[in-house]
Amino acid sequence: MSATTTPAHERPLRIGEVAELTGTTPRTIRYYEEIGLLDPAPERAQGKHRCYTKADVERVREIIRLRDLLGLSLDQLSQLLEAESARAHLRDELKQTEDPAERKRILKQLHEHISNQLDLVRGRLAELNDLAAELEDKQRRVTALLAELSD
Amino acid sequence: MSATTTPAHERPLRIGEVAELTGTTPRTIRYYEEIGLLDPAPERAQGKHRCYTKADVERVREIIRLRDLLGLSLDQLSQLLEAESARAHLRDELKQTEDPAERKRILKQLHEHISNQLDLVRGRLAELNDLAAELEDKQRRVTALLAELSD
DNA sequence: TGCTATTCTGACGTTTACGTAAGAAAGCAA
DNA sequence: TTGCTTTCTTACGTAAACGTCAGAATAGCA
Repeated sequence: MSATTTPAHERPLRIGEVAELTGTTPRTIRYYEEIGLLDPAPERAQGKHRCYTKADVERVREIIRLRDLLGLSLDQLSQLLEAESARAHLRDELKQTEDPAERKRILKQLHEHISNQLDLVRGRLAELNDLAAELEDKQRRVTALLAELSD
Repeated sequence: MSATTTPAHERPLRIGEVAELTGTTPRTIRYYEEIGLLDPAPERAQGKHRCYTKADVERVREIIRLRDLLGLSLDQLSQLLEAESARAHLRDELKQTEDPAERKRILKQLHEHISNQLDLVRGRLAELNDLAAELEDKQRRVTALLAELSD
């Protein structure tokens, strides 16, 4: 977990705290690590407790958000977030280089990753909009009938 | 199934056809009937083949649509569609009565059922919109950085 | 009426996404 | 160091949503 470096100043969080902060359970977090949705917590020997940063909490929150909002399996979500992980990596890379050509290449990749997510979200959004429109239509018809009766 | 009366002129569909038309499988359709998501096909003796109408196909389509779009369990979906079923019933009732008071009562119930569904859909829509907005924001930032480099 | 394709009803199998329990180990506090 | 809480790993359990298979029955057709 935490592909980015852990800030030394913030107290490391334990799995129970992360679970509470994100409204899940330790089991779920371990499970997500198990299936590769979360990177294994770094610098941690076998049997030692996992420790997390606030950034990790955000990461978990985003996973849960996407899980609940898009109708994807955790497997599909993995693929989407692989891109996410790559994105974080790219951001790091971006900070390290001054070479314009490099920066340009990295930015373009970032752009594409985000585009992919946007496509997915917009697709869902469109479908939901259609549904809402149909319901509103029905609603209007009923309202019209009611109005007639109230004359 | 088919709470409304089956039009005599249309050839009854068999479960395999319905499955194909809706992009599912016979098993799924039987399962939905089993858990009460679909009303048991009417006028059908034990062991006889189920037969469906085009209206039933639409019903199945809507179930699948809601299943895929909203993140509900089939159980929750049942409850939502129970209202749906009631709505169909109300529509039938509506056609049968001329009494304005009765019609008004029925219309108000219809209105409420639709409102409930709309609330649900709009909730999802809002969340998805937030997500899309955030992604677009990131996208803009990346684009801005890219523009800087192209000077 | 016979043939063949579907469908029927169980019943058991499977995958996903965790829950739960057990025994050992780690972390912290006094 | 002792004691208590939390976490660790391993492993089995479970609910939802179907898949799959078996053997019998049905529906449409020649």
